[in-house]
Amino acid sequence: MTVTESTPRPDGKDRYTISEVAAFTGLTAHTLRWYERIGLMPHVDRSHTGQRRFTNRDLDWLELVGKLRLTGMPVAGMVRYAELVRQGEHTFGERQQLLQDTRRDVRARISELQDALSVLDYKINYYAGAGAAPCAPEGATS
Amino acid sequence: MTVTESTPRPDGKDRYTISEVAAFTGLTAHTLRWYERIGLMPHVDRSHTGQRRFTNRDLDWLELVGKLRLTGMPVAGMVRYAELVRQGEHTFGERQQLLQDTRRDVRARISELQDALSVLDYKINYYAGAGAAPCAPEGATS
DNA sequence: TAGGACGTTGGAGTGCACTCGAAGCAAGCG
DNA sequence: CGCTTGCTTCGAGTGCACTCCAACGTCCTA
Repeated sequence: MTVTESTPRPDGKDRYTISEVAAFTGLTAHTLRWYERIGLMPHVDRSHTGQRRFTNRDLDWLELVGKLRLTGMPVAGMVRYAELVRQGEHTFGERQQLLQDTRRDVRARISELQDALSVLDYKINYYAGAGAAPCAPEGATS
Repeated sequence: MTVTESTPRPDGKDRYTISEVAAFTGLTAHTLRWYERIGLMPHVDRSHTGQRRFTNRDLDWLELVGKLRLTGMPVAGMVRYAELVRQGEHTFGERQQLLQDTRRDVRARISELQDALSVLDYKINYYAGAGAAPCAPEGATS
């Protein structure tokens, strides 16, 4: 369902059908086409009959996109990044900035989660040692 | 916009209007009413004219809900937890289980984020030392 | 007692990120 | 040749978590 797992890049191959890519990435074919429509893919090659032929480069890109997606970066942000990549090397600074902003967000998110985790631990402990406390303080009982 | 900040519980007060609670929690009045509708609040008291009067207990509950929300727990899960609380002490075990499941998810999420963070760091470093690399390996240039 | 801020309800609308359906080509196989 | 499988496009639908609206009632201060 979710992506998470690696890309068992099969062999010396470099042209993949959409369903192969779907299998590798865990994304659906629909989603891959949608990514392309919204400008999140760097122009996918086509066969003589117009079918998509993804390359290892595309697979790498999708792996990165997967990571960015895991950070919670909105799709619009990833599209922005893709645009910068398309525009060439002179956007290195801007790309770096975008990634740094994302890093800041991720760091903040991690500490939020760690904070929440400690509340969770506290309550789990409470329930572990409970069952006989008649009038526990507020909040602790919830 | 987002909640994040503490609840400057003003004084010996124990009856708050919806807008006071909104100010304390960072939630909107709309959202507070919605929480009540969907069963995420433990029956809020009313004034003689039918207006909501929240107590410190409600504020505590909302603080917990805020934490659970930060974990990414879906609203349905929080509603489930609220139901268990309403049902009394015999649901302690189930509540603990639910919290433990959530903790597992949060831990997993944290390591996902840390993983993504290292990719981010890698790329940021790349851009930091770049600008002159003509043909960097795939993926590194994205 | 008048004005304005704040409260109530039910239900509809929003934004995001997919997710799916329908209709129609194209390739490969027995 | 017919069949299956897979591809194409466009556009509509889904699920989540709000978010807002309209119409109206209430509270407080001058």
